[in-house]
Parts: sequence; C-alpha cells; structure tokens
Amino acid sequence: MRLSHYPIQTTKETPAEAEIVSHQLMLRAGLIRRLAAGLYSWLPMGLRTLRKAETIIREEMNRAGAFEVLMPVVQPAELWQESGRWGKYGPELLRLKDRHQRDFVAGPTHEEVITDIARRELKSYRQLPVNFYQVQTKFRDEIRPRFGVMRAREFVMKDAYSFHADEPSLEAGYRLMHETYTRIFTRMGLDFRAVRADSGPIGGDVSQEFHVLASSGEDAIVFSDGDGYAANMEAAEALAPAEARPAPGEPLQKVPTPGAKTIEAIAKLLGVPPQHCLKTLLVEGDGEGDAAVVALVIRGDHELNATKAQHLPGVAAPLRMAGAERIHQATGAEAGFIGPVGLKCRIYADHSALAVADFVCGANEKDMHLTGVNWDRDIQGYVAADLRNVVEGDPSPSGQGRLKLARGIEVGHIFQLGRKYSDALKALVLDESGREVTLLMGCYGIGVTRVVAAAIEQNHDERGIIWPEPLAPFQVVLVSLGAQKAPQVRETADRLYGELTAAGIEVLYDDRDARPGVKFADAELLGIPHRLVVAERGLAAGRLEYRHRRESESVEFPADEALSFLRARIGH
RNA sequence: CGGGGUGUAGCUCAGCCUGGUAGAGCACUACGUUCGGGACGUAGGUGUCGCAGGUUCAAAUCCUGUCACCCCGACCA
Repeated sequence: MRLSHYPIQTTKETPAEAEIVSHQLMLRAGLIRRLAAGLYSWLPMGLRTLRKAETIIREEMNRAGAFEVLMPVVQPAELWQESGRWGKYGPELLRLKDRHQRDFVAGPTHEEVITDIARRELKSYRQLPVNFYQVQTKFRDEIRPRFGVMRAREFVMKDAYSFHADEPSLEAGYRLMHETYTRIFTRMGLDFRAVRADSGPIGGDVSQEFHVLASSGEDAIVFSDGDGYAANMEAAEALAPAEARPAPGEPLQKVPTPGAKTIEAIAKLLGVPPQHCLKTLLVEGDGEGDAAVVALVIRGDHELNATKAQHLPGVAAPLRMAGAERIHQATGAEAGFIGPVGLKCRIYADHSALAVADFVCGANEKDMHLTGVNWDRDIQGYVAADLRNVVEGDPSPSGQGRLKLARGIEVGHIFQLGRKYSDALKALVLDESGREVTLLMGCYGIGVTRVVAAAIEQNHDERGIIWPEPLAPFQVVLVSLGAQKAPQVRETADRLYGELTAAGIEVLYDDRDARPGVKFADAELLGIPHRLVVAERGLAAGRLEYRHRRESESVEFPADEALSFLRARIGH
C-alpha cells in the first residue's frame, strides 16, 4: 500500500478526550474516530488490525471444531421475556420499538438467540457436542463509557456457545475453549493470564477470565508466586490465619472518641495500629426487623469484598450499604461508631478479624468506641466468613507460595452456564434411551475491539505503538528518503515494493514527498514492526537500512538481498 | 443518579473576569527554498463562538433555560 494514497491522518497533538495511552495512540495514529460517547468508527489502518485479531480468533475457533454463525443484532423482546432477562437486565439493555410498537433489544449478548437456534436445530444427543460462534457487534448502554474502544458501548465481540448432553462433555468443551483461548492470545503475542472468576453460588471452577497484563488495567488480579493459583480480586480466596487468637488480656472499656469516624482517625487517636481496630459495615439484609441489616466485621486495614459479601445468606444482592436511618435503627448510633458488641442483627466476621484479641471497635453510641474487646467473651452468635479482598503477601489458597497483585484488562471470559437458558427456553434433545434431556451450555467471549486496545496498552513507547507482529496492520514499512531528487532512490523503492508485495509481504510504502523526520515519526507512531529505509546515502554503496520497531539501532545490508533478509526477520 | 468542568476553525487552545470589527499554533491549498528525525518563507481558504431565549445602542463575553461531551463519585463508616 502506498502511503501517499492511504487515507490516514496522524497527529502530533494528543486529543483532549483521551485519558489512557491506547486511546491516545489510536486517535493519533488515525486508527479510530469517535462518533458519539462510546461509539467509534474504525478507519482503514485500524480495521486492518481488527481484522487480524478476528482472523486469528476464527482460525483457532475453527480448529477447535466450532462453527461460525451470524445472529441478528436486533432481537425480539419475547425471547428476553422467555429467559427472564427482559426484567432483570437493567438500563444497560438498549430497548427499541419497531413501527408496529413491538419491543426489541439491541443485543448485548446472544444466549437467548443461540438457545432458540439450538432448540430448533438440535434434536438428538448424536448432534452433540456442538459449538457455535460468531464475530459480531454488541451494544451495551454502559453507565460511563470511557477509554475509547476499551469500554465502549458498541463493540465487536467473538461469542461462542457450546451445547452438551452431560456434565463431562460440558467440562471437556470448556477445557477445549480454555486451550483455544490460550492459543489465541499466545498467537497474538500478548502477555496474559487466565484467572478464576466469581462463579456465583453454584461454586466450582466453572468460570475463568483471560486478562492481558497492563499497569493501566481496570481489574485487579491475583496470582501465587508458588503455584498455579490465579484469580480476579472478586474471586480470590482469603485463608483464615494459621495462628490461634491470643487469649483476652484487657478488660472491656468504653472510651470517648469524639469525631473519630474513620479507622485512620481512631488508630491515631488511641495510638493503636489499624489492624487492631475492627470496622463494622452494615449492609442491607433480605428480611425485616433484625434481618433488615447484616453486620460485616473486618480488620481496619482490610477492604470489604462486595462479591463475597453478597453471596452470604441473609445479605441482599446486589450488595447495598445500609442507609443512615437503618443504621440508627439497628444500632442506635451513626456510621463511624458501629461495633459488633450487643448487635441483634446477623453478624459475619472475617477470618482475619477473628484472629484479633483486645481490639478496638465502635460502641454503638455517638463519639464512643470500645477497647479491649474480645470475641466470645464480649460478642457471641457471630459467623466466621471470608469477607475481605486479599492483599499482597497473603498465602496462596491452593497451598504454595504467596499472593501477588497485578492489573489486568479482561479480554476473554469462559463460562459453564449449565441449564440456565436451556431450561428457560426448553432446549431439549433425546438421549440414547429416548428420554428428553435439557441441554447443558457453555459460553465463551472475547472482546475483539478491546483486545486491540489492550495490545497497545501493553506494547508502546513514547514514540507510539509497537504492534505485536501478528496484529500489525502491515508487516513492513518501506521508507524512501529524498526520492524527489534522487531517481535511483525512487526506482529502487518502487522495485522493492513490488518485489516484497509479490512475495506476499504486507508492505506499507511511504512514498510521500515528506521530510525524513515526518516519515520516521509516522512509522513509529503506527508501530509497524519492520522498517526498511531506501536513501541515496546507502544506495551509493548498494546498501539498505533495516530496523525493528523495538530496536534503537539500524543495520545495513546489501540492497539485492532485501527479500531474503526480510524473510529471515519476519519468519515468513 | 450525585458532584465538578468544558463547549470558540478539521485538531490543541487563547479571548469571556472588565460587552465594542473573532484569534494563535497545528493541519489543509499554491509557489519557492529546504531535505537522515515532526523545516522555513510568502500567499490563501476555513467559524451558525453548542442551541434557544433574555438584558443591552451593541453579546463569544452578562443572565436564564437547554443539549452535548469530559472528569470524579455512586462499597471501605
């Protein structure tokens, strides 16, 4: 492709709207343009990369025996009513009416449609297992779209759905997708981790997320340095401390703590470390009276894990903190002075909070705290639970090593759905003995547009993008310098362009009448892996210049060996 | 949804406080010089100052409303 005729506009200045580096670089390199909040157009250069990602995904899905389909973006409300999600899905679901006032949705995902296909097409266990996938546009009306295509409202997703007659088959299909995703992200040249995700009350290892590691990632992920354990923060288990709790050594005392509503303030005021202060969070319960709130007690230096909390019996899901009125009703005090002593509501205490003796907590009385508090002696009827986020250095739940924290960008999610949709939509097949059985389902997503952004987030420098080679829009950028006044430069570059292209190499030929600085800067901003420079200087000696985007020094080589030289570099 | 902020040329922004002929840089067009790391000169085109009302002799500027966009928050008492 000749750059002189390629519709692309790069900019030196960073657009004000872009906060993270991938968004900035995608705009500066002219890969995408914003149409409205969370809606982006892909321009030719950007689309080439998006297609590369799609192609890798398709090849690996096909290799795994999945079948590509294409389902409608617009879906009838009836299907969503049938699955129950019409009522449950919040404002993220874009609802539309057609001219006949019939309700439709812009599909945020396609479980309903694929299950409808399955119940029509699948009649016998002999047709199973089967995996259908598509690469298609989704719409989710995000509260706050941001970070460009990283969290857009409209985005391209590869979604796959597998159907099985029994659990072992579902598990095998799930494992196959795990392998397939690993192949996909490996082929893309990304540094990624598969982590356990929150699998809900069902339990078991049925949901995993694939994260591209990047310091700017929105998600906290956790992994062990001593074994294979990896999970996202929501799902990462905090073990109970191994050491036994010391015996009570102090009497229970009430002390005035005027205005000290935070752990930090109390720790400072009373001169105790935060881990000896326990904080009591009141959340809404799922009942009336004493069951209207639930108390959660964690150590002052720990954070509540909302996902864990909302799975506890008696806690309303989704988790909501109790309002000031509820807090007053349940404790007689206000937030900041709450403690577990004397509470009538259900009390859950985090394992690590239970290991503390002679601790400080709120007195359930304004401007008062208790010191020398002890479990069992002063508080009874509590239940031990895992309530907190793990912290760096916690022991690995699977036994070996300590936990480390990292940031990740979720680019894939695989899930054993079970019968949730097949039950609701009555997707059944006949088994070997002629009995009707409900299909088991797995679903597997990859955010294709997000993968592109994540690749940049992980691979860039101050000059621009550094594409992993499998995702680069072009493999080679061929730069001619001074072609206007040196005909042999133009001739050589033209000939090289023809030869390399004929050899099947994707070449972006910068034949523009621009100054060297402009050409180099654009080549680096665009992140093309291999750069070939044709200039009068080297050509006089019969030499060309090569440089990889990741390297800082160029190398020269004989001009007539260009093809073999490049082939060796590209591995083509 | 709550709080904060911004809307002026294709882009980045100044001008607004203190009302008086709409600006700079980048980008774009032409010509000339330049040519191995985002050149320079000359000339040129470019605007419903987000939109609607209001105040005023006069509004980008003041007032009211409205729309759009951005940021923070919406668990950590």
